[in-house]
Amino acid sequence: MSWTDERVELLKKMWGEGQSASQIAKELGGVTRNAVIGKVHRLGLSNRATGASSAKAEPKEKPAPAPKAAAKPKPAPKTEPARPAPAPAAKPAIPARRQIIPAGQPLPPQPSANEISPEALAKVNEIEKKAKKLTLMELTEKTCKWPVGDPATEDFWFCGLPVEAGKPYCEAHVGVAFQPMSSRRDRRR
DNA sequence: CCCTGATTCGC
DNA sequence: GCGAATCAGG
Repeated sequence: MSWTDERVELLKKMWGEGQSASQIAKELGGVTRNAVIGKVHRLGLSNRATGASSAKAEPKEKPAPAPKAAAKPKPAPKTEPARPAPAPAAKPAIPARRQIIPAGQPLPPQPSANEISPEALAKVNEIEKKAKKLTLMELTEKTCKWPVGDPATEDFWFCGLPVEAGKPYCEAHVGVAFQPMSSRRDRRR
């Protein structure tokens, strides 16, 4: 496998989306995460997009406007047919299954966003925007199983972000899920 | 042990 | 340029 234009493009896209190297490698196929990381470095896009927080005091400022006006229709015949079967992602094509969730099902954890670290909450709200919004069937041992929304509505999904090694939730949700049992000190009768 | 990215270095 | 091996974490 060589780094064709398309593959590099996908690499950039996914890396930009915050996908992990292994995920990207898996998606691309034919490469290992090491290859992906190596390529990422060679492409010079090692650091990820830091939208809000984490303002690193970088001594080196890279304004690099990169006035790339190079549009490439690229009719160029590839030296290699690349892959005859693109099939970027074989999605399970879920049959339009209707909401079967009646209602009023016990909403999991969903701690009464109340006594939780304001920071943790803010963080959750942050990452929930980036959530994969997975359905129940799409959850794996590696996806955050934090439920969002009302199960009785279409607005229900699971976080789906990469879990914190070993735990059922992503880092942010672990933060609100596993409170150091306190806040509600048992009232000393 | 699972995972992550970073770096090195022979190819 | 490439990526396996290795390193350094979480």
